Amino acid sequence: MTKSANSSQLSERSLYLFKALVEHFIQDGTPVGSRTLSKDSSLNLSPATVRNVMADLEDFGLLDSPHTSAGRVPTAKGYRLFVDSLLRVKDLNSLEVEKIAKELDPENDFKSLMQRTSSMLSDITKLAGVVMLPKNEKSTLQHMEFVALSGNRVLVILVVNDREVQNRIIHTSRAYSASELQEASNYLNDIFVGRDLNFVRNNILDELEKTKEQLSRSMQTAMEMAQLAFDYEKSKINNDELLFSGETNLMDVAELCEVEKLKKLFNTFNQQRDILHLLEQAIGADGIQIFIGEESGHDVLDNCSVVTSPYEVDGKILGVLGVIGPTRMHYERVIPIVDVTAKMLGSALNQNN
Amino acid sequence: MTKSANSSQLSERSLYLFKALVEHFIQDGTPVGSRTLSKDSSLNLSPATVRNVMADLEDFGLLDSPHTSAGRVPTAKGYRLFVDSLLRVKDLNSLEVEKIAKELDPENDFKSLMQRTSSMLSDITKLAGVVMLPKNEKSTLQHMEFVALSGNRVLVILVVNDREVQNRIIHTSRAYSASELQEASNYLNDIFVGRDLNFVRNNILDELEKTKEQLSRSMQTAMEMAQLAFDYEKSKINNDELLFSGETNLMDVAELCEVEKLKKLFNTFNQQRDILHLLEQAIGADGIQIFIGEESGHDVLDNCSVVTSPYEVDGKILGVLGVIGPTRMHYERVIPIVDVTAKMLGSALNQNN
DNA sequence: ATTTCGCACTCTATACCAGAGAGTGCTGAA
DNA sequence: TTCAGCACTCTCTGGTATAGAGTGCGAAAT
Repeated sequence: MTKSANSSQLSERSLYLFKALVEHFIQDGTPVGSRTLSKDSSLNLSPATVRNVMADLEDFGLLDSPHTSAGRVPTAKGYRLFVDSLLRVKDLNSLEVEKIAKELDPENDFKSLMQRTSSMLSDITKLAGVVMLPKNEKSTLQHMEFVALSGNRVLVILVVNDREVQNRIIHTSRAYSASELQEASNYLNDIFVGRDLNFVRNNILDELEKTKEQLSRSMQTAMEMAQLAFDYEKSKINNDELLFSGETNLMDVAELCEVEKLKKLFNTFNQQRDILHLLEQAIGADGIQIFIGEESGHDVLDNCSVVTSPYEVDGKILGVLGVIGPTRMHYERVIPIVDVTAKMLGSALNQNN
Repeated sequence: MTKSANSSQLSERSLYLFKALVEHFIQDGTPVGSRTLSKDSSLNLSPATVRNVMADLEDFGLLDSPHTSAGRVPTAKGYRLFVDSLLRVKDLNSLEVEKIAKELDPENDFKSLMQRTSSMLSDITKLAGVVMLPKNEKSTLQHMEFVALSGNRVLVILVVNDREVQNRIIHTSRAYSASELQEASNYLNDIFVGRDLNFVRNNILDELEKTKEQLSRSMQTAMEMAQLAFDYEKSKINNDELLFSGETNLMDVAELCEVEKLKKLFNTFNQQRDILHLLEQAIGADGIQIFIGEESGHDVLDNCSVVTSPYEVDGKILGVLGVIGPTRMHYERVIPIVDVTAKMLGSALNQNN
């Protein structure tokens, strides 16, 4: 059907008109006709000529018309060409940069820093923001602490990766005193601090087994603690890897105004799985990556684009953040926002490192 | 306009018909006409007679008709009469009770127990669930711990109320060693464990001032720690007191199918303020409390009812949970679900106490 | 006195039609 | 190559007619 979309086969003028059309459509949301385009393209072409060009562009698969008398709209392929080759991103003005910087105050603890990043993204773009929390494959245990609670319960606190705190409650076979727990944690900290959490999980029993003969009371305690704590760890499902915000902003965009579509989209957000999958593809990308409409491979995102960027500390990519909105979004604004945010989040994380 | 709605002024028969109408409407969602009602009310009355009764009920302000030829629907006042006097709640079958019990596994840590409660409520009712986290006016400090991080940062961990863990990162003027921090926390724990968090906040400086003359090095450390930790505490805004879930379920209910309404509703959820205010009214209620439509005083909830119940441990009310749905909901099912959930959450919380 | 029947009336929802408007594709002339 | 002209297509809007549901009321029946 469509010819191979090598944009070099298109004349300068065609591309110029195409760009004007996309910009016009992004602004208005209504299909753009030849008449309109001929007027505001400053090329002084008659509508008829414009029509010829548009017909070509349609043949290339860059444009589509909803019906015979409705003007043209860009296809996903069209948007792709637009963002890849035609778009000039705007620099953010210093006011905006400052606003972003202010929100990403590194004083905040880790989780709320991430949460703020997400809501800042949605606030500033008026779209939905999303932040993927760092995958903690390489979680290094930094500190381990036990606190006795009432009943035979013990609170386990794990400090991981120099910033993250995990805590869980375990039920023990008997009550332990504070000093017993203190000893146990000292013992375990000595052995395991600085090790990977997976390593700890896998080796904790062996390690304790090895020293069995010389089992002091405190080591017995330590053994029970560790076992329970990491049993729990194993069973824990971390289904909270994405932080969304501003979902309701999407209710304003005309393309998604049907309740059914919105519902599917919101459910997709809640399940996290599909979006997570998408963002994982972006984790390897060098900087901004954009998924346009059907490209994402997820039906619910048919009229949506996802603009993402990985964020990193010390050159190491920790995760991905981005913005979800209609394909018809102001890329020239959204792209630098996502870009700057990712960089600033990285340095904010670096500051408390 | 409407006569004083003392239901005793209504005949047995009128009430019976009213009840039938409400039940029918809750089932179908379409205004109920005299013809329909005469057929399935088993009273063997002609439509004409039913019409007379309905006219009376409308005079009492219990019914309303969207327009002349559309049958009747219950008003908020009508629903109020219905739930207060006419409704027979169904007992939950043991399967459902079991399902609830299973979800409220006390093994979970506090936050995820609450989260699960909320999503269980929405799952089982197919409406939106909400759980108010306990107001921690009386937060008793149970344990305090400092962990040195890289940079001049210290992780402060507060265990509060025997179940809750708060943590924050503070920036100190110099790096502290683990043993210094250990000493500092020992010192502070000795003084403040078992005290109210507000008390700690207010007295920490005085307390340390008093012992100034005998300031050992560890106390100096303790002083800096405590000051920073509780400065932070003061500035912290806790805007995360409600846990919602299943909001998307509301997108199916016909009464709310307009995107504009949904958006307002969702935004209200996100802001938390209004809903929090509403639930706070329910905190004093003895068991189930229901807000019907306009009664809530919040426009966004015009077509919604909120069914709530406080949950308590040891006779002390900790918070409120509930369900938000259309006024046209299956109260006879939702009420016992909320009721049982509140009780079970209470006992789940009690178990790890 | 209550219930019911019959009937005129009201309001909504649906389908259908006509006309206006927007935009196209094509042809032939500049 | 560009463009004016023109017939054509499709949507959108407003108007009208009609069917259907349900009401209210007066008069008859119980």
